[in-house]
Amino acid sequence: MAQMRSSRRAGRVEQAARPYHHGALREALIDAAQQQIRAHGVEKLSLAALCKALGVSSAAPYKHFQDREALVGEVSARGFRALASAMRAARDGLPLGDVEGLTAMARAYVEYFAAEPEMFHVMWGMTRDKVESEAAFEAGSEAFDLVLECVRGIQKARGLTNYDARELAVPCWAGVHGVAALKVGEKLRVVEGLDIDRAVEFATRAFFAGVEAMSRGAGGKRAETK
Amino acid sequence: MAQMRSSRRAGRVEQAARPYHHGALREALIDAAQQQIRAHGVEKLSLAALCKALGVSSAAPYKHFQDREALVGEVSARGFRALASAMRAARDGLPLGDVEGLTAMARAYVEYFAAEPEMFHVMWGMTRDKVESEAAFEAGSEAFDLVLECVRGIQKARGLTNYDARELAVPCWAGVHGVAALKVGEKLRVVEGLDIDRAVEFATRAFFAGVEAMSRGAGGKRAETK
DNA sequence: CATAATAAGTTAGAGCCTCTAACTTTACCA
DNA sequence: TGGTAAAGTTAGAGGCTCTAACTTATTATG
Repeated sequence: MAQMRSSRRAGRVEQAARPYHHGALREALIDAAQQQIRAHGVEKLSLAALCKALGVSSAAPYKHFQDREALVGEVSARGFRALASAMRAARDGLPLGDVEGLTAMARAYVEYFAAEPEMFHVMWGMTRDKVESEAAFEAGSEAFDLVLECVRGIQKARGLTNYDARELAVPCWAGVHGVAALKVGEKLRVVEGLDIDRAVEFATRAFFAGVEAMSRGAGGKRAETK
Repeated sequence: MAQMRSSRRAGRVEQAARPYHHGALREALIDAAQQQIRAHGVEKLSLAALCKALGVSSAAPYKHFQDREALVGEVSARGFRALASAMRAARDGLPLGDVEGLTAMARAYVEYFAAEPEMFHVMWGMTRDKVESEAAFEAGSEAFDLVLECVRGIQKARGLTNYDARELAVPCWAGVHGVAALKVGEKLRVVEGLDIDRAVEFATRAFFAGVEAMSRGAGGKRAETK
C-alpha cells in the first residue's frame, strides 16, 4: 500500500517547525512498536502512546495500517526475517552432511527467542484467522526450508534417502521450537539446572542415530511404526 | 481467596426476582470466560460483556479476581488440569516400559490443543511475570511428571539407567509441545499432508533407539555430545 | 436473638483505548 | 498551473478496565 516516497523534506522549513507530514511514519511506527513490545510485551502496546511519542495524532497510524493488529503483524514479519537470518548465519560454513549444522541452527533459534521472549508471543501467538501479514508466513517458511536443507544433507551423507525429508525435519523443528517455548514460558523451572544446548544437541544426535539404526534394522526399508 | 460458601439461596425469593447476590459468580465467570475464549480467543474476551450476559454489574468481577488477567489465569489452570487428566487417561493401563505409553500421551497432548487451539495461547502465552495463578504451574508440572514417569519406565526396561530421566524427558516433551504448537499455529501448512500422529510416534521411537545405540556404542557410558 | 463485621453486590465515573468521519495540508504529475 | 491522491489533522463515538463509595445479604458472636 503506497510505499512512501520518503523525500525527507528539502529546504525551506529549516528549524524543526515540525512539518505537517512526518515523512517516514510507517517505518517509525514499526520501529517504535517493536521497541515497546520488546520492553513491555504486545499486550501493553498502545498505538495512542506510540503516536504521542512520535508527535503525531492518534489517527495517523490508520493511514498506514488497517488496524493495530496489522502493525503487530509487521513486527512479527520482521521477527521472522531476523530469525531466519540468524539461523542462516549460524549454519553458514558448516558442512551440510553433519548434524552440526542442524544443532547450530537450533542454538540460534533458541537463543533468538531467549533474547527476545516477547517476540515469541508476537510471532507464534497470532490470531490465526488474521493472515498475519503473509510476509511473516513467508519468512517462517524460509526458516523451515533451512532446516529441510540440512536434513537432506544428513540424509545424503548417511544414506537415509528413503525417508521423506519433511518427515524428519518436522520432528527436528518441533523439538527445537518446543525447547524454545518451554524456555520462554519458563516451564523449564520444572527442570532447572539443565543445560539446554547440550540437551538439544544430544537429542538431535540421538534422533538421527535412531533413524539410522531403525533403517538398518529394517533392511533399508522405512521402519515400521507399529 | 474466600472460596465462597455457595449456599445457593433458600426459600423466600422464589420466582427469580433476581437476588442481590448471584451466589456463585466466581465459577460462573470462569465458565463464561472459558466459553468465550474457546469461541473467540482470549484477546476478544471482555469482562464487561461477560457481566452483561450474566446479569451483574461490570464492577462485580473485581470482588472475585484482582484483575482481568487473574480470571484468565484461572481459565489457564483449568486447561492444564484438563490436559493432565487427558494425558493420564491416555496412558492408563499401558505398560510403562514401552514407548507406547509415551506416544499415547503425546497423541492426547496434540489432540487436546488441536481441539482447543485458543486454550493453547492462554496456557502458554501468559505474560510470564504475572505468576499466572500458581495453580496453572502446578498442573503443568503434573503433566510433565507423567512424562517423566514413562521415561523412567522405558529407561528401566531398556537398561538406560545411566541417563538423567529429565534429560530424556525434556526432548520428548519439547518435541510433542512443538508439534502441537506448529499445528495450532498452522505453520504446518508448510508441511501439509503429513500424518502428525505417525510422525510423532516415529520420532519418539527413533529417539529412544538412538539413545540406546549411542549408549551401547559408548560402552554403557553416557554418549559424548562432541 | 440481636447485632457487628464482612462478603458480595451496586452505581457512577475517570481515564484509558481503538477506530471512523470529515476536513486540511502537501507532494507530484500532466 | 491546477487537480488528485497521500498523509496528516481534529473531534468524538463507543468500548474497555478498574476504583471509590455506597448498599444489601450472610455469618459469626456475645
